[in-house]
Amino acid sequence: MSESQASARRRRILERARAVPVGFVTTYGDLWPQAPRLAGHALSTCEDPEVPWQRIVRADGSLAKGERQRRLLEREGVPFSGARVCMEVARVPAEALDDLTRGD
DNA sequence: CGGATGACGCAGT
DNA sequence: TACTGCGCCATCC
Repeated sequence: MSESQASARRRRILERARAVPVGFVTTYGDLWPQAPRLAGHALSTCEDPEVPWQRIVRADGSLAKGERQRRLLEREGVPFSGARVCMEVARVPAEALDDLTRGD
């Protein structure tokens, strides 16, 4: 590996994150199934404004960044069910992200 | 180089 | 539903 694989994975994670449409969300696990924590770390260190970090939520729909994140999502029209995102409606599955990043 | 920590996920209780 | 333990991988001490 000429360049660290870590940054390669990181880039792919962020690329998938960018594929999530306005009004929808996806999960850390969908971004990178083998290491959800890696997805979280990638986002936490990412400063790229093109990456919609607020659209990445936990698998159960709870938010990592609390009220700040919630406000951004509601503003995009993401449906909530109590304190969590209504995943049944707003979730973009891993396969869909796969498709979006492929055709891109 | 080993352990703790994190924007996690899941099974078990 | 909430909490716990373990697996996962990169970073920081």
